[in-house]
Amino acid sequence: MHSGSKDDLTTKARIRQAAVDCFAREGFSVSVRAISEHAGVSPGLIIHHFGSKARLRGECDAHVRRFIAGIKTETVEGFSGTSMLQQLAEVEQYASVLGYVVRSLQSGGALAADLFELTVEDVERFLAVGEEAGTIAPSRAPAARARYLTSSSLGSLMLHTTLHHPGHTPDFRRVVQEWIAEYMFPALESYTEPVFTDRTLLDTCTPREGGTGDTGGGAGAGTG
Amino acid sequence: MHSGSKDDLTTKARIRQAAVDCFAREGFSVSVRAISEHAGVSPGLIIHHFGSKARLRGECDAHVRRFIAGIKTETVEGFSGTSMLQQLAEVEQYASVLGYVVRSLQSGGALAADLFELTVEDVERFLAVGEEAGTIAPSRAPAARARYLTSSSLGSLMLHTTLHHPGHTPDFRRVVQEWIAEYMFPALESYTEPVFTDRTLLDTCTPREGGTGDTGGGAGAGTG
DNA sequence: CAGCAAGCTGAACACGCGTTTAGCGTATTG
DNA sequence: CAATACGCTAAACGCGTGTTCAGCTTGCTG
Repeated sequence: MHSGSKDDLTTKARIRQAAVDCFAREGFSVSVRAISEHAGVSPGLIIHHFGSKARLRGECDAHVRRFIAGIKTETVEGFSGTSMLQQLAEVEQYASVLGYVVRSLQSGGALAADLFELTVEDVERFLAVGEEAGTIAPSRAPAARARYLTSSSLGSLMLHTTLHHPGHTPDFRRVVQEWIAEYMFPALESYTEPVFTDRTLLDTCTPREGGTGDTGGGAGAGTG
Repeated sequence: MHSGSKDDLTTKARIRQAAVDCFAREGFSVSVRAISEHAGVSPGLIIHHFGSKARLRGECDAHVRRFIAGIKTETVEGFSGTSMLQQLAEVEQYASVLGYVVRSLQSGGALAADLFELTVEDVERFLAVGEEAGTIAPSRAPAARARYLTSSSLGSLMLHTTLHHPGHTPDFRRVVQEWIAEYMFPALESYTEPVFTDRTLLDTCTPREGGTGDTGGGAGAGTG
């Protein structure tokens, strides 16, 4: 037994890679048989190595999680979520990982929530750095702002993917490029020249804690 | 034979309504048997009336499409997408339709693209009205801005749904309430007090065109 | 009333799915 | 060399799916 993570040429690692590719391209409902065909093995071998499709998914999640954590520590700290996505999109090898992330965000689950929280933290740190440098305006609720910006950005990317690339998506680098090309300017404009000229709307919304004070589910949007 | 579309108490209409409910709550992968159980009929009857599950889905799409069009003409013109969603969320009967819309946006397809374009038009009109009234600042690319605002809003709502309510979602009104409670203030703030204090980023991005201008892969930057 | 069409059902069919199982080939090992 | 263990495959199993089919009611119609 070669115990997986040492060789990258192990059959088990090859299966995992094929699974990440297939999950990214076709979504998590892709069949075990399709993955096995992509990996050049029999369907039974996948179960033999991973126990079940769910556990295979779990190991893929962990792999992607480690992969992204590796990228983050590799590069300089203080990266925005979008920049990370761009970086992911540029390198060919990263394409499947990026696709996997988007699929994960589309389907929910533990990895999705994990990555979202991770990105929120990054964005918050990035904004704080910018604020100190003077390029980013301070906010009355920095944590909530970082959360909102992350949610709208990732959500927009998700929506763009589902709308313009239904079914299996062959090339996620192109998707991200399209997305940037379409939304970069209006986003930059909206966050540089304020959309609302009237402050009434903002002042109406009580700025005490970041929420509207509704008792609804404790989203905990306030201070992080 | 009651000839379908006249009575709303027709079995066929009841099946359609049950299908909309199930699709909204459990997603489009819900089984025909589950729908039939919810409607109090046999699975075969669904096929007998609609031919196939795909055609049932098609009729549900059309029904929701008509429903939303009805709401829009019913209310005053010039509604933002968010307001429409809010309105949808408030009335109990609309809950399943709202859920259906979100599911549709999650899965892609013709209805999703249709509704998205429809909302973009609404938002653009809404912004134009506000601009004329002086509450909304003019944009160098109004169409692109409306598109961006729509995409980020709907995308954020989608992401919130998938992250915080995986699997079947019983009450979409609450989801929207949570979403508003969490993101209303930071969104308002970000669009009233500019996030970027430096105009350099915006000026770097060439503002040449109004539509979906491809500004190409510009330099990476902040999350909006 | 007889007959026929339509609403409707319960059982069955064909298929794809994840998973199991029996067995093959091969390499390490006592 | 014989034995054991492991990587691996082909075939099959059980299940859930969308769909079909034969037949039962029911109500309109000539």
